[in-house]
Amino acid sequence: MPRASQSSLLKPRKTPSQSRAEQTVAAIIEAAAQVLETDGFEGFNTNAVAQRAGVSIGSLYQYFPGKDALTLALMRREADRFFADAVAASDETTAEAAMEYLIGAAVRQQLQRSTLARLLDAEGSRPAFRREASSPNRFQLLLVQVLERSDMPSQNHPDVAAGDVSAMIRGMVDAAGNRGESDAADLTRRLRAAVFGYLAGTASRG
Amino acid sequence: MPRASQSSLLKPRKTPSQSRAEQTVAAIIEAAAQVLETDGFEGFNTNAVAQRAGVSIGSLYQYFPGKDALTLALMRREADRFFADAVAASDETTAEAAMEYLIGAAVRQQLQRSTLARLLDAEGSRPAFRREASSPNRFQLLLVQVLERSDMPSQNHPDVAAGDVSAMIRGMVDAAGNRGESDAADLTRRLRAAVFGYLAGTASRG
Amino acid sequence: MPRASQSSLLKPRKTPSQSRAEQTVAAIIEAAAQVLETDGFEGFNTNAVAQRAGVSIGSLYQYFPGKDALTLALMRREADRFFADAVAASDETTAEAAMEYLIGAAVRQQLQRSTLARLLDAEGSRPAFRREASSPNRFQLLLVQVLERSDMPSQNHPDVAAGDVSAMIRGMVDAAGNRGESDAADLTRRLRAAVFGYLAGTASRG
Amino acid sequence: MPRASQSSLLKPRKTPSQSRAEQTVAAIIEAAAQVLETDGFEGFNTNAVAQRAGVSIGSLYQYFPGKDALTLALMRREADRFFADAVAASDETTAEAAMEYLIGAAVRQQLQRSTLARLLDAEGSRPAFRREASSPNRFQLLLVQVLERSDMPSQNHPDVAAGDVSAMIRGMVDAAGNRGESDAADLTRRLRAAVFGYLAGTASRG
DNA sequence: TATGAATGAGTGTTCATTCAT
DNA sequence: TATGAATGAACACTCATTCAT
Repeated sequence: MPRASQSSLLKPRKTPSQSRAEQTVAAIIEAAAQVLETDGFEGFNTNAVAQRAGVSIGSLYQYFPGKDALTLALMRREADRFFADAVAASDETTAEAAMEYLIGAAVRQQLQRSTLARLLDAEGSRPAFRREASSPNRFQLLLVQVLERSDMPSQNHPDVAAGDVSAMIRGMVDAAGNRGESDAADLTRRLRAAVFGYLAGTASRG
Repeated sequence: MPRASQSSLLKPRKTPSQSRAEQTVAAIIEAAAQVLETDGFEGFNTNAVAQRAGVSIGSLYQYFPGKDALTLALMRREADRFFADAVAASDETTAEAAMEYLIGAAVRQQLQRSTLARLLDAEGSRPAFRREASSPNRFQLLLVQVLERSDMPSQNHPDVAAGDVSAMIRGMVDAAGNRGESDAADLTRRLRAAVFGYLAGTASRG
Repeated sequence: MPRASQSSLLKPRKTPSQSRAEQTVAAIIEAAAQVLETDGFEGFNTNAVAQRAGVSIGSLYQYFPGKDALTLALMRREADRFFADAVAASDETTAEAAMEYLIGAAVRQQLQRSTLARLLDAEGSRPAFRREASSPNRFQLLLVQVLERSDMPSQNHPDVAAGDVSAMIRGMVDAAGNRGESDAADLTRRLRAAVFGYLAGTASRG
Repeated sequence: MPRASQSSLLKPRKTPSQSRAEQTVAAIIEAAAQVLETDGFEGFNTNAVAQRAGVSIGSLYQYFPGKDALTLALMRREADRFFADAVAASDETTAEAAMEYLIGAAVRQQLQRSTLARLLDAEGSRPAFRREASSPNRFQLLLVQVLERSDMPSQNHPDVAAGDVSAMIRGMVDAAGNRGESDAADLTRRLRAAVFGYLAGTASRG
């Protein structure tokens, strides 16, 4: 089938105005999360998601123009939840505490829905989602804010540092999830070492 | 067949010419690499690989029991090449130099066949390959050796540290690749900061 | 699904080299004709065609990149058969006899596979086939040849006249088919009146 | 409701304002026409029509039992308009002038809404509409009237002749539309040649 | 052993139609 | 009577895999 333009493919097809519709959309996204966690990408198909949501396949396509749009919606929901937790870092009085809070948020997310988080991380590298994934996300913006605090060793390129720290955390946390680690405290300790070690090493001299 | 015997005449005895089967296998794996790099996962299917290899689909299945086996073989080939580079780290006299060499090897691989490397990293998280990917690989074993050198701050759990360092490097290097970074020197510098910062932070006290 | 370029969509995907493949292709096209004739456009779907051909749906797509390509192949087959009959008009000694032969060929085709012919005529107006259908086809080229004979009232624009005559014949013959007419002789008589009347009326003066 | 009564005050009593239902029906039919002309058959679906009409899909089904009924209603509306133009042929004093008027009406319709006209012609061949399309329609009845005038070469079977003339005109006019012709005068000239030539050729002897 | 034609379960997506609100 | 969310049968098409030649 002739497909619409790339960008329109990822946009929601219809903004639900009735509450029933909102429920349906939420149910579909949650079902997508569950299918992904239960059956992995192998079993992640639109019919399975619709069925798990207790909704017809037609309803799914009423709200999502395609499978990728659904995946993206799920990614955004997870990012929203993660961000909703992480944003509280701003309340910390010291930059160090703020950074530790962010690390904690990442660990928390991983331990809660580890499979989902890792699968979405992997999916994020697909070309369809690259634009979304590669642009500095809200988590990185939070990181930049923390890095620019006065009580933090100052970085010449806070955005680059934020990207590195984000990638580093994600890499370690995902690997820990893959290994089946469950000791949050220990993982957190090692992440702190990595993050603060990196920041010390890249701080601008003088 | 004249052609075969002729070429074997020109090769040193120590590396006898590959058997025809070995050549075919290698051609298929290389074709898989090319397809993956050219067309991404979207275009990575067995028929395309066979065609690119100049081999019938039937022959492909003669040498590989299934698609996953082919993917795995490609992963292993890349890991072999990476290891062949990384193993030279053992020759460095100081642990620090050895570690820097390993970092350099990771960066080199990424810059050479970045797309392929990242795609394989992503694929590595699929359940079919998890065992392969999560068990400590040869790169991590090399890391352990370096970490256990006497002139390195000693780690209580060198294997854990090796896993972390490996994950950290891969995370940062993949993210850099996704971003399209090409400045190897700068990336290397930041990786050094991350790795040595982490190691300093996790070193056993006393 | 990402579609290839418009033109490539209509080209055969694979030129059958083995005789088995040729048989398969022919069987699929014949099945398409039968399905169309039996069930009309309502029932004309790729799965039904494959089944009627005694072939798997996969085989159909091995030789035809899409449904339209299959339809086009059928159109061409019918056009080929029609042309194979019509081309004998060249052997007629007088232009009038040649023209009558062409008219006869059109009637013959209609009476043989009337439903099919009309369905294909209708389908020919779809944008996907317009280029194919609107460019002067071989039948019209034959018409031009006949119109340019010296013993025919000369036309200022033989190509336009050929288009008109072709459209006129098709319109009348299809309508007759729709009405269920079966008297070939009478239909032929009226077609002659129409064609020769038109030609007399548009002949260049002097 | 103020607005309705206001407008009805301005209209002459003889053409009372359409009831709301009639307005809705007309709006839906016009929307169908627009969708067909804009997007072709590919885009001609009930939801699109309802949306273009500014009406809910539920309402559409309140007024039309199904898609075919809607298509049929559109066909009839176009036929009505065409007939409203063509019927004036009766006023012509000579049969020849009357016939020329009918030809002119056909050309006019084609040039005004060519795409729509051709699409409906094509759709008219579907079994669902065959009864409608194949039975002698009002245009053919007009033709019969003209053919039976005393100053017209008399036909043995005026109904058959009317069918032929109608089919011939439609065939040529549709083909011209498909080719993108826009010279109404030239097309009219050729149609005259075809029609009068045919009639001369089929006139009953004596 | 190589070939490539054939297979068919599986998947994404559409759209006419229904019905609870 | 109007709405539009929901339905689900139907369909185009893919691709890993098999097997006759």
